[in-house]
Amino acid sequence: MTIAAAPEDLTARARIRDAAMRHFGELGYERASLRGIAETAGVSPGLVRHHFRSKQGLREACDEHLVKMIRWSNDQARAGLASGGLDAVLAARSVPAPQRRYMLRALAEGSAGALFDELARLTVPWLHEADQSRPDPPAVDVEIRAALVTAMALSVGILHEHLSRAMGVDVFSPHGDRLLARGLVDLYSHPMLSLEDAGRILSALDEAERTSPEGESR
Amino acid sequence: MTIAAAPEDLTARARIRDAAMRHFGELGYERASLRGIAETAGVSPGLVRHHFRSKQGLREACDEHLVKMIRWSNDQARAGLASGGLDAVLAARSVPAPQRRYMLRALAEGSAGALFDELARLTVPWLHEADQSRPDPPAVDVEIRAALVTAMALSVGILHEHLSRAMGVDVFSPHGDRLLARGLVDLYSHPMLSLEDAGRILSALDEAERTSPEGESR
DNA sequence: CAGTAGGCTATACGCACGAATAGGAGTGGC
DNA sequence: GCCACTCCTATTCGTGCGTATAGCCTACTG
Repeated sequence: MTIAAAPEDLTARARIRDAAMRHFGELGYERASLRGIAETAGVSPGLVRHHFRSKQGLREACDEHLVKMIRWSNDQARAGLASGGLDAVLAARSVPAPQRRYMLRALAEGSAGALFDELARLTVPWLHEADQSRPDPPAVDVEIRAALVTAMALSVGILHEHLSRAMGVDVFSPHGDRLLARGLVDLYSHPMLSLEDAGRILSALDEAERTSPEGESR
Repeated sequence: MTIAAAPEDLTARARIRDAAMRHFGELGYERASLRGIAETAGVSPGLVRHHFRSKQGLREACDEHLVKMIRWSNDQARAGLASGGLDAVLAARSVPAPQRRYMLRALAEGSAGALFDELARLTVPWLHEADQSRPDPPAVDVEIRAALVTAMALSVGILHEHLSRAMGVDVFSPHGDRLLARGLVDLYSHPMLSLEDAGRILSALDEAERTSPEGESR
């Protein structure tokens, strides 16, 4: 990603945005303060407002920049090698750590909607490819399954704290990362429901829907 | 769930805790205020402090209560029918909506660790059962895969906002819920990687680990 | 029936925040 | 030479927060 420019070479606006990503990512949007961000960026609090109008405006700028990074990162990967699939996952993984922290936090907080949509969009093609080798037709649209797969892939990062504790190793450490990769590959390559069980459940769902078109147990 | 006691029958302590769960769940921990919680509970702000010492103490009480609810809910389900598997998922689903919102928010914010561990623990047995019918031995411990599956199952709720937008329907509505169930069953019953691809990736991981035991690309 | 512990309120303190305003300093255009 | 503009700082305002304390009231206890 752009060879890592030295902070003093960046415009104040870029420094503020980078500092904001760090603070938002580490503390969350609410707990991060414009004063703290300004201090990290080496500017006055007023300048933050001058460039971004408000805290929310700053967040939106961070979101936009993140989408740009993901797109760039994905194009890069696609140009390099023959893109073995899992584009979205890899694209999200190749983002530098501070921005990735921001990404995960923002998504969990309900922000960065455009980013999620972008990731889901990137997931569609290789899900489509995987569909070629399945025996039965998909039960739901590929876009919907892509959104689900995307959400699931992101959950590892969003819940990294809990996962690390449960796994007994920091998932962001090299060792944890390898363990994680193994676990994910294992899960992705083995169905947790047999086709018969799945068929039964789907039939039951159809039945329930036919008998009471609206309403639900909950 | 305990036949839903009328608010005026609950002790003030319970009313405060319930109100806190609602506020924390809807606004998040930071944006929720003790004053607002006290008002919803129909008590003075001072009483909140009297019972829970601090905002953090109130959160911990909510977490503890949530674990109790999940345990109770799971025992209930297990006693009722023969538990067709997916215990943790079902247990989490059977929690009433306000508490479920709190649960998802708390987990996303890194709180409620005991709850996550409990859910992962509930997932182990049925994952073990699914292991019986797989051709190859698992690549990683069942506990680790259970944690991963749990995180993935929770992601649907945590990212419900993004999912609803991407799917074009509110995932918490009856229609969205059915669509979601179909999509999940479909995903759970179809591997996204072939066993050959998975083996190739795992070999590559082994190879990478052997050549450079520490360190990682990132 | 006095004493006391605990549920509960009212009120205030101190602080950190986001937002706003006024103005200085440098710079390119005419 | 000066105007206009942008970048930037210093300072202030008002607000809402978590926390703290002092004391009332009720219900149980011996």
